[in-house]
Amino acid sequence: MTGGLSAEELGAYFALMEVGSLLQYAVDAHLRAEGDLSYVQFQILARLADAPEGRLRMTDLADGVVYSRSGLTYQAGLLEKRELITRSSSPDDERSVIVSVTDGGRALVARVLPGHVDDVRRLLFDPMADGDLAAISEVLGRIRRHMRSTPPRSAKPRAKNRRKG
Amino acid sequence: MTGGLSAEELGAYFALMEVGSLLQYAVDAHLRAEGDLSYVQFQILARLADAPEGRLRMTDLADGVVYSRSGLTYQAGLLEKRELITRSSSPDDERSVIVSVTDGGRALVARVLPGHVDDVRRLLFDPMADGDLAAISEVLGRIRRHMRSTPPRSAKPRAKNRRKG
DNA sequence: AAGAAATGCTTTTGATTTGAAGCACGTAGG
DNA sequence: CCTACGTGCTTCAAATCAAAAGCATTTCTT
Repeated sequence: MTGGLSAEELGAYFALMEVGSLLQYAVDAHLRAEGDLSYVQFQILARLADAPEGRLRMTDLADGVVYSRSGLTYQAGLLEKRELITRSSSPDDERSVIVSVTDGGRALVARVLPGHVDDVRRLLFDPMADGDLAAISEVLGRIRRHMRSTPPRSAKPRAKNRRKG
Repeated sequence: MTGGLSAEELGAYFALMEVGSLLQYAVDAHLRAEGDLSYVQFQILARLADAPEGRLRMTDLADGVVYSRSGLTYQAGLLEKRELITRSSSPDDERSVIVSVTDGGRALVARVLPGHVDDVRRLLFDPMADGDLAAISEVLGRIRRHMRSTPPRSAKPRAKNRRKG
């Protein structure tokens, strides 16, 4: 069942997946409880709050937050309904939509951020020893760059269909 | 915007989340292309194939695979329809449902496993240098144990509602 | 300048997931 | 035995998400 990965590699792979998954689950639950925000919604607001003028184009906002444009449109609709963001078409390019955080959006981010940070610290960093952070950062950073630069790999011709399953 | 986490901590946090997310996305895409299996479905089959007699109770299978029982019921229905698994009630406890892999299920796992392993190796382990694996394993393992033993933390009374958002 | 192709977003459709409610079986207390 | 409660799974309703199709605008080609 290990089929080409050593026991240690397999363990590291599973640990990575589980840690990421549990962390997201825990953080998500707390964000909902504190501000009725999903993890994705928090990311959108946080990115906007961090952007130069508090605004970004939909496309630029989508990268890294969600795997489809329609998903962002959906979330933007929800956030706009709650008046946490605003949408307007760009003067430069009539196709583009500019998303801006409202004051309410900034306030909400400010309100949930401390709890979010606490969660991450408690779950992820508390169990780390001296030097762990530097080691992890270096390796994970390298892996991330590698993954980003690796092409999405065309599927082999074996495929017959691929809906969401 | 860092609010209590150093720049390096923040970077490590984001890198961890992104690496886990991209890895799952890539692996998922390949599993679909190779065997029309989602990541969750593959996990279910792989666990069953790895279990003593190729069978497990729903409840035992659910742990770690999915965050709700109903989600497992749904996936089990899909896999059963494809005759990759079988469901039958337990003789010991009439309430329990025993899930078993079929020969077809085992064959499918065997067919997609090499590609899956290749993906993980290429994306996750190729960019690692000597010693990285041991370091990562140790730290991630420790964090995982810590997360598992940390109670789900009751939400603070601040909460008003918490649908899926 | 006209048509073709590309870009940016939304709408639509379908799949997956969750929590709540429901149902069946099992266990404990009187 | 009989009721109350607990457990295991499924059904149901609602939410989220992605791919495909659609529409508008812009850019490229000739």
